[in-house]
Amino acid sequence: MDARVDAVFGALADPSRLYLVERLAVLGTATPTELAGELPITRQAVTKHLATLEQAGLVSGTREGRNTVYRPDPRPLREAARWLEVVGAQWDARLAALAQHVERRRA
Amino acid sequence: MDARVDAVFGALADPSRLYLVERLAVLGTATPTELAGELPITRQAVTKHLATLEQAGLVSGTREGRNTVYRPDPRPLREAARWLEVVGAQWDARLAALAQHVERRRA
DNA sequence: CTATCGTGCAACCGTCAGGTTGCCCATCGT
DNA sequence: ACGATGGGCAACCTGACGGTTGCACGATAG
Repeated sequence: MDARVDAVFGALADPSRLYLVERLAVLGTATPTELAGELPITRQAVTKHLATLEQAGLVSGTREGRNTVYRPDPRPLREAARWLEVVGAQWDARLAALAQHVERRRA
Repeated sequence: MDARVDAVFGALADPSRLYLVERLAVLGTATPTELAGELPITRQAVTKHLATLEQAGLVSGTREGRNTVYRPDPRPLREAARWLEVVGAQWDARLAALAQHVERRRA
């Protein structure tokens, strides 16, 4: 699987970042100062979080005039979701196999 | 959304833990020392990681004789996957709406 | 032109998480 | 009964992370 997956999970591990992600899902587009206004933290902190999200490929920021506009990229999210599905399926299968094994030993 | 979702992401944020998760998908069941043998870290470190995973509900350990056997629980994984799908869909929709908006302004 | 607003950058601080070592307890094989 | 093996617990170290403050810079409004 892609090495980026754990980066995505890491990016999503922080509640502030999780909020930014959900907020961008609603706004579609936002600037650091905008987002900072909705959080109990500094604009700089928000900027750092956005940088982290950008490094994970979840978001991309472009300078427009004197603002920096951030917009989301859903693709890494999908990748991570698929990873989760795959591992979850493996777990299910493995547990089923174990149960059957126990059954066989009981017979 | 469940408050546990970010706990799951947090648990999955570490590469060692990610390895443990993938490994449990294959083995179905394992003990700390077994797993520690496959990683460049101490058994204690593995134990800590397993505790973290257990607290996130991803894994459950039970003492059997002098071993502690850990087995996976796929349910929180599924929850997290669903969260990702939902947010991803929101992002898609929002981006589409923005594109349409730009189109409308161009007309 | 100047004041202001939105950013970026760098230094700094406190805390927590990953990891180690050392010790002690319980269990199993012999 | 006894030694080896698997685990838990606690203390400790270190680095990274979330957050802040201060400053400097480009773009914009008046």
